Amino acid sequence: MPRPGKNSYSDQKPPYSYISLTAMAIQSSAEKMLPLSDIYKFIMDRFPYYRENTQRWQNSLRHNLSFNDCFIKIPRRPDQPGKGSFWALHPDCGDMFENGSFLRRRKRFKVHRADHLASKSPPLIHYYQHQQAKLGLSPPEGMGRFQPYSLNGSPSSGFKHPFAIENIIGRDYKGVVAGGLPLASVMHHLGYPVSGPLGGVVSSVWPHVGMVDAMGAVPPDYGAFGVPVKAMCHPPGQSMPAVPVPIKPAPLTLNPPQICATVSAAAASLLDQTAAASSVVKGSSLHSVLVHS
DNA sequence: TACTGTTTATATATCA
DNA sequence: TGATATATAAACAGTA
Repeated sequence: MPRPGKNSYSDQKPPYSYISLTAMAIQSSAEKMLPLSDIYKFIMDRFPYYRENTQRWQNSLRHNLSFNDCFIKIPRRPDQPGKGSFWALHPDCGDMFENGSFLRRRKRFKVHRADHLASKSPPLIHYYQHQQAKLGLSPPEGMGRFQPYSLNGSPSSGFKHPFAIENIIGRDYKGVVAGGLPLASVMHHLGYPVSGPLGGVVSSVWPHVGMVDAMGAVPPDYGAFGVPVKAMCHPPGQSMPAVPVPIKPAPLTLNPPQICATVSAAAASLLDQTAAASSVVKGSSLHSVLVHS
């Protein structure tokens, strides 16, 4: 793990794996899926390091998309012009980074062989269907055939994306991080300014996201991170290195059958909520809906 | 033709 | 120390 220093990672390699970066990009989108080109764009917008040697890292990123089961490919419909498919996060990949490292996962997410086909048609299907319906689009070709996500093997925990900002800061916001140490003491130990407001914590944890403002670019909607854009941005000129924070989604209170029964309705409910919430789409809202429904 | 997606291979780092 | 995760390169096929 890179040591925090005075300089940002603006010209250094961010302490995130391609998997992390890709997942961040996907999670940042309102639809929770992005075409490859937009994933590139997200990464380059936020991490200046990746504005160079594009051929190299983009090849690596494509490799990761294909190689890792945690990414699922959502085909375009014929009336959705554009190259390539959309990429989304597999709903079961939420605890990949439970050890808190964005450079190396605890274990590689692997879809059970028997569930492989089903995994390519996850409960996200309902989510995407609703999203596309909201966007005035009908489901992509073939999606209509998909069955509700199979819960065989490992119980699906629904949408528990680790890259939602509230997942990243959630435990810390409550004053707890892995190892039982308060976030403040950990960050202080690492040389970070420890401020009380949530925004300060967020901006310290996600400095790269804030670079956009500092660089004068217009950031897109980061609502999916669960916090207003402004709260995620450093003041111009201020930059801090990232501190990968342990991620562990809150345990679900539903058992798999319950999840299966409610995921579709929950997705629809979430979408209504997100529409009402306009720009702020909480990354784990669906999870919350699942827990509370 | 450039982009997208898949696959294979190799090297390195990290974990158990 | 072996297993595993990640990074990188490269070849190749399909497609807009």
